Amino acid sequence: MGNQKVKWTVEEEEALKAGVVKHGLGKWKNILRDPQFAPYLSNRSNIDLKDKWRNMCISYGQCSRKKLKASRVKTISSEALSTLTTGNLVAEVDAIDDFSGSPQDVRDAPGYKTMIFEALSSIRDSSGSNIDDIVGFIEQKHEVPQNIRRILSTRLRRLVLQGKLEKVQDRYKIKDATLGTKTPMPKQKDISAETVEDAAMTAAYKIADAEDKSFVAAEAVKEAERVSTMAEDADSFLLLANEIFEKCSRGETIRLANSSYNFD
DNA sequence: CTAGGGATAATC
DNA sequence: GATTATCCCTAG
Repeated sequence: MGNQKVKWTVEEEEALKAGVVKHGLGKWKNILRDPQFAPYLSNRSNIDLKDKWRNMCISYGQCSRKKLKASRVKTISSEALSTLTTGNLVAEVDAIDDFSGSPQDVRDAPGYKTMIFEALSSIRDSSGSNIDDIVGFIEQKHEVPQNIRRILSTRLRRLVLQGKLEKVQDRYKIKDATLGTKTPMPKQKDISAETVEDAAMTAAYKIADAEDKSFVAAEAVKEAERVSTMAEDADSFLLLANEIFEKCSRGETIRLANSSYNFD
């Protein structure tokens, strides 16, 4: 009398994971409505998504459903985090600021971004400034960490991607307000690195906000930066989705808050 | 709409 | 027989 059980395909699973990354946990209907995922999930209901996510969390957590009842392994234990959420991570990830406004430009670290423009407009070299000039200038005016060069390198790359800076050879110039093309907002398989990073970060923040998991967001941001730096491949998006997914499902994020939290 | 428990087909 | 994956029902 019951219905046939139709197993989930990997495409469906990936779409679900990506959907959770983008829309956050528990936003099943949103995921389903998103034209980006809808084609893959046309045979599934929002309840199906929820059930499937539950199952995936259980299997990845190596814990059967009935044992789950006894041993309190929820998706994430909110106990462990209360000790970690506040301290070092928030300080470390300066990218966490206000993203309540437009989801477009908000997640750049205001500090470094400002410093970069300050440096560039002060140096005012018609051929642009290379990264050493910029680093030198900023080091003189601000207290900056050791790995400032690497941080700046990431920021510069991103600003170029956003069309706010122009890169000629090894030199960076401010690109004046001719920002004709904002985000191209590509279709399905053709995701630009910037969009990937953007979506991943926004999603990570939403998840963190919903579940009080700042450290997951911090980790995701780190991953997003790495992804955007090293590859402009849509596959990275799925990789990132998988990583976030696994971390969500087994609450295995504690270690990186303790000591092994490094940007380099 | 979502979370959670329960029922059932598929699998071990 | 037990466990797992999917589907279903209900409360909030």
